[in-house]
Amino acid sequence: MTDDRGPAKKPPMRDVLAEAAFALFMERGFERTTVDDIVASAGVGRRSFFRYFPSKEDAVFPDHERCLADMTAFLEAAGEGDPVEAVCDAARLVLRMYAEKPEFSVQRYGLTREVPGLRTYELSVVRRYERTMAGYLERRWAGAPDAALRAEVIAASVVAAHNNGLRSWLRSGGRGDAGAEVDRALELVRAVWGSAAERPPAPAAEDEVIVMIAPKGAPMWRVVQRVEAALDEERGTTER
Amino acid sequence: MTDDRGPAKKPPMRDVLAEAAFALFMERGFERTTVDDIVASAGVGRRSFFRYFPSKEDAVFPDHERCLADMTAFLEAAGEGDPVEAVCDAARLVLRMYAEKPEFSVQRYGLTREVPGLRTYELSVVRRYERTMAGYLERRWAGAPDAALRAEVIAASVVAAHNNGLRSWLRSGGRGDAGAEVDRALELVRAVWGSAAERPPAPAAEDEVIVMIAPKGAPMWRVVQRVEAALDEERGTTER
DNA sequence: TTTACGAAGGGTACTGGGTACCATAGGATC
DNA sequence: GATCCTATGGTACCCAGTACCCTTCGTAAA
Repeated sequence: MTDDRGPAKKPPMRDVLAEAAFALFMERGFERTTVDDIVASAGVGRRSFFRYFPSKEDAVFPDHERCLADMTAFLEAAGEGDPVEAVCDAARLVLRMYAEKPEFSVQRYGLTREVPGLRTYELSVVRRYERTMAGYLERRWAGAPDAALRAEVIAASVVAAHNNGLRSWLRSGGRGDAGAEVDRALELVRAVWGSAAERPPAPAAEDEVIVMIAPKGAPMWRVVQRVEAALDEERGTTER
Repeated sequence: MTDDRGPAKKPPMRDVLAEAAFALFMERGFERTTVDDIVASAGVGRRSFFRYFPSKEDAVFPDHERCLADMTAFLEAAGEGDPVEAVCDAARLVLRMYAEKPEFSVQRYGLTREVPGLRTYELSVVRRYERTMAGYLERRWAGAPDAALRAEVIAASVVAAHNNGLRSWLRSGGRGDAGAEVDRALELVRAVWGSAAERPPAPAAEDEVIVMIAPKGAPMWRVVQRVEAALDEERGTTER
């Protein structure tokens, strides 16, 4: 057989290791696969594995480190818009990483559901995303009362909503529209926490008021949705 | 010297181990203390340690398992009130556990800040609280649209707010009022997510409305506070 | 009193992740 | 060709966690 791809550029060892590891994990389970098995399968030395992955768990999530760096860069470059929108967009960066490799993500989801150690590891990764978002929000609100509290609560909400949408998509076998699922989930957070104050206010609008009417007894989150809708409509009206 | 306490009832081995472990952790650090050190200090066999603590990390948080059981029982016994209030009260159960031993909690906080492994372990514990709360909320809202999503987001918010207040208290050296700190933090969550619908509505109030006036451009969370205040006032008025 | 039994603790050997330290090879640079 | 630097390999070790079996002791039944 001939190799028509020219001089075969060998793929980076990190990828080789991650693939070998994942194949073995799917075949005989995470815990019943030793690092020695992995390096034997990849044909490299044991020492090399730990050069590329600080722990066995890391080999299951080979892209998170890069994604976390992406998110940090994204938020550092974020402009003056609504900070809550920015962190929602940041969450979508993570989603995109999952959505890029649907079958891999779905298989890995099955793995993490079974292995407590992987669940814990994933928690620690998710926590770093959350801290990154909370740090951004806190910087944006620096000086405001309760900035840290609001930042942490909103970051936690965004992460929870994102994960809800993501898991829903993963459970469906990665067949639906991941983005739509997550957008729907994030909508709830944006409706409640999205800050109208961050939109450029109409000039000299300090004393303008809106009037909102809502059925008494409605859940608060529906009231909030109406408030936001009213604010949007009002904006549109005054700008028209 | 005489022992005037009568027949000295030896304290349970679990407590002996936890105390010996914590003393050593504070003295030379978590990672530089081996399980062999602990059992030698406690004067028992190595095997006994793992009978009482599934891992070395567990010895640092000896009360979480009991507290988690308490929370589960508390939520199972919770009545028909506002579910969000119930999970806020559930969070206060956790706080109470910390507040019962201030100096221990503060010292342990220093430990967990330093040791990544302990941070990760704590994350996994916190996650179990969060899952317990989310499960309760979802059951209470069974059948409602987006029940799971709202349950997860609100549980995450409550946990984040609780942790914010708790950490603030821990950083102060455990000297202030932990309950007040956490109440203040939870107030933000309750203002946004507390469901007016769960309060017994005025009879035949289906089509009643409230009118709310707020400065346009105000942050959404302030708007929400006003909405809730308006609802409270309206209730008081109609009942008077 | 003796025997049976079950709970609490102990001991030993092993697995396997993770680290420290050193050795080696290959390519680039001077 | 000598000198680095980087990528990789190898060996030995530490220690958490597990499997398996043993001892002890108090209690209850015989």
